[in-house]
Formats: sequence, structure tokens, C-alpha cells
Amino acid sequence: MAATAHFSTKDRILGAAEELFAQFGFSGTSLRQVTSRADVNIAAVNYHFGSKENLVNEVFRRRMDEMSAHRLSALKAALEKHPGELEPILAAFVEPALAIAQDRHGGAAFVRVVARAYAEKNDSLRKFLSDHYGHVLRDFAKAIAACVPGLSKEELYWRLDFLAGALTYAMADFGLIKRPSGTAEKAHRERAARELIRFAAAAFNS
Amino acid sequence: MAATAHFSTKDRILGAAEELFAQFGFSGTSLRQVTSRADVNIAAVNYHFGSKENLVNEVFRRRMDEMSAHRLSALKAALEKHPGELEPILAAFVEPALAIAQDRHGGAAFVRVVARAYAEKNDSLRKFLSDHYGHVLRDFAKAIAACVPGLSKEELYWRLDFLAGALTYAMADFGLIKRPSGTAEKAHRERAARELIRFAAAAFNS
DNA sequence: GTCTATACGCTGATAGAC
DNA sequence: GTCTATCAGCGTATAGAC
Repeated sequence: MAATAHFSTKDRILGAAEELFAQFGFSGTSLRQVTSRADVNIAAVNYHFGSKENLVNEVFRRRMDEMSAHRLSALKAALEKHPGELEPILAAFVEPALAIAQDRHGGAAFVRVVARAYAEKNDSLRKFLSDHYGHVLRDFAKAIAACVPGLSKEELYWRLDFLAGALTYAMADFGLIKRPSGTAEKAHRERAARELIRFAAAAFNS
Repeated sequence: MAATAHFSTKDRILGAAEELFAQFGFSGTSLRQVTSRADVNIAAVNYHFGSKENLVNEVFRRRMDEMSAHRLSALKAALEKHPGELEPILAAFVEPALAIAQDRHGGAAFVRVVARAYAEKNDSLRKFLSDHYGHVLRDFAKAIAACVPGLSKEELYWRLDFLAGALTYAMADFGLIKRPSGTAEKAHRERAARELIRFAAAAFNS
């Protein structure tokens, strides 16, 4: 695969799916659109991915791996450069998520699938998430606990849940706040991150 | 309609749709499932609702109207009984959502429908919500602004969005926190509401 | 192993008879 | 208002070519 400049059938499907999911949403994209854009036969999807749902999961896994890596390296940097400070830890959690969410290339599809993973209570998907990315949350919980020693473990986890909810909501751009048409997407995202970090810092410190 | 104990075709479709959407999601539920459960003809949906999308909106509207009315009357009571206090206002926002979530007659279904809308990032549904219930959020924003005079309007709206995200997440039981098997569902939800109100109060007061 | 042609049982939607 | 009939498009499955 490194020996050729051509993309494989599988990669072309992934790329086309990612673009179309971002533009039209998950259920708004048909496999026929995907395979037409990728210039492959309709049956190739089921050959390479088994099902449409699994194709979505594969698109999702790519982003999640990337986001988790960014979160962990940002956490490491935050602990080294700002030991004992809460906000840099929260920034390490929030910023990679919002960056991925607003990435042009498939970010919107990623957001949709993240939320689905929870909403569907799909146990195998939940297990996949917990198995592959649970250690990330645990690292953040430990780092936050060290900054806010008065917090019980139960309260800590409740608040992490609330932060995750607010973050997911912000990622999906679901709320009242709409980006003013004059504002660049990047500036809007940075504003969202800054606001959420301050919000969460105040809440964790209470 | 008040003259008879029978439910109309339209109401039977709405009830069946709410239950099925909660269980299988929007795109996971076919109109044939809905009409089969409601014991009406498949074409009745398009006759009464025009489209599947509009049926989704109507399912939402029934519950949202109820929840919004509860929120507004609770807000009024909070402002009269506890003028100048933030936490009663937040409780007026959070607790009706809790109440709906606990309602025997489809309330749990409603919460899951909201969660799914959020997960699937259904744009038309989102616009519908914003058009019809934006004024409720605006009333809360005004009440909160009076309690936290230092907050800019923009910051206020960001924080309301974060609160809404955390609330949606928590009410749908999305997060890490799992209800211990010995705990009653009602007690668990009341714990969630209490934690969230404290969390949000700290965040708004920062 | 990869890929294609083809078809099956569904879907949401609509037109027109009653 | 409600029904039947029918439509194009959907995700999926499989047989078989290379």
C-alpha cells in the first residue's frame, strides 16, 4: 500500500464515507452515494466492512484514536508545565474534542457517532469505547482529583459526566449559541473551548 | 374527542411512534412498524402528518409543551419565593426535565427521543426546537442574569448551553455514572438533579 | 483475496378509488 | 378519512468472475 500512490478500494470508501457523512449526516447518506463517489461497486462496502454501521464505526475509530492521542499528550504537557493547576487539565480534555468536531474532513460525522455510542446504549460499542479509551478518562480523573483534593470520588465522576455532556453538546453545536456569520469557525471553536473550560473549572472547584 | 374514550387515529399514531422512536431511534423505526402498532393503515401517517419527519416533530412537541409549561411556572414560583437566588432558578430549569423523565406515560421515551435527536443531529428537529421553545430559555437567561449581574449576555448563553448539554446527558443516563443496583431510579435521578444544580450554580457564579 | 452483477425484502411516499 | 396499489430507492446477501 505504501508502494503505490493509488488509494485502495477500502481507503477510497472510508474517505468518501467520511466526506458524505460530514455533509449529509449519517442516515442522510446512502451506501450508493458512498460507492458512487468512491467509484467502487455497491457490494464492496459489505465485502470490506460487513455493514453500513461498521463502516461508520471505522470512520469513527480513526478520529477517536487521534483525539485520544491528542488529549493524552496535552494532559502530559499540562501536568509538566502547569503542575497543580486545574484549567490546563480541562483544556487538555476539551480542546482536542472541539478541534476534531469542527475539522472539515469528517468532523461532523464523528460528533454524530460519538453521541450515538452513548444514546443507543449499544453494549458492544460501549464496551469497545471503555476498553479502548477508558484509560484516557481515568488519567484525567486522577489528574483532576490531585487538583481538587476535597472532592469525593463520586462527586468527581458526576462532574466529569456533566463536563462530558456539555462538551458533547458544544461539539454538536446543538445549543442556542450560533456562530455569528462574520466570525471564523476557528475563532468560534476557540471561544467555545475557552468558555467551557472556565465554566468547568468553576464547577469543579466549588 | 373529549366525548369518547377512544383515541383518534392521529393520537394512536403519536403514541406508537413515541414508544418506537425511543426504543429503536428515528431511522431505526419504520412507518410500517408505527402503523402496525397503532393498528392503522400505512398511508394514514402521511395523511395526518405529511411526512415521517413531521411526525417526529409532533412527537416532540407534545412532551416539550408540557415540560416548558412546568419550567415556566416553576421559574415564576422561584422568582416570587426566592428573589435574587440562583439555585432555585436552576432547579426550576432542571427539575421539570427530571419530572418528565420519570413520567410513567412515555416520559422515559421522550428523554430518549431527545437524546437521539441530539445524537443524530437532526437539523430540522433542532430548528423546530429553537423556533418553538427558545423563549423559555430566554426567560431563564433573564432571570439568571439578574442574579449574576457581572455576566455578559454572551457568557450567559454559553453557560446555558453547557447546562442544557449536561442536563440532557444526565437525564438520559449517558455517562460514566451508573445507578447502583440497590438504588431506586427516583433517588438516583434526584441525586443527579441535586449534583447538577450545585455544579451549575458554581459555574454561573464564577 | 478482490471485486462485480444481480436480486431480495424492505423503506417512505404518492395517486386515486371508495 | 381511509384504503389499495404502486413507485423508486434503500441496506444487504450471494454467486461467481478474475
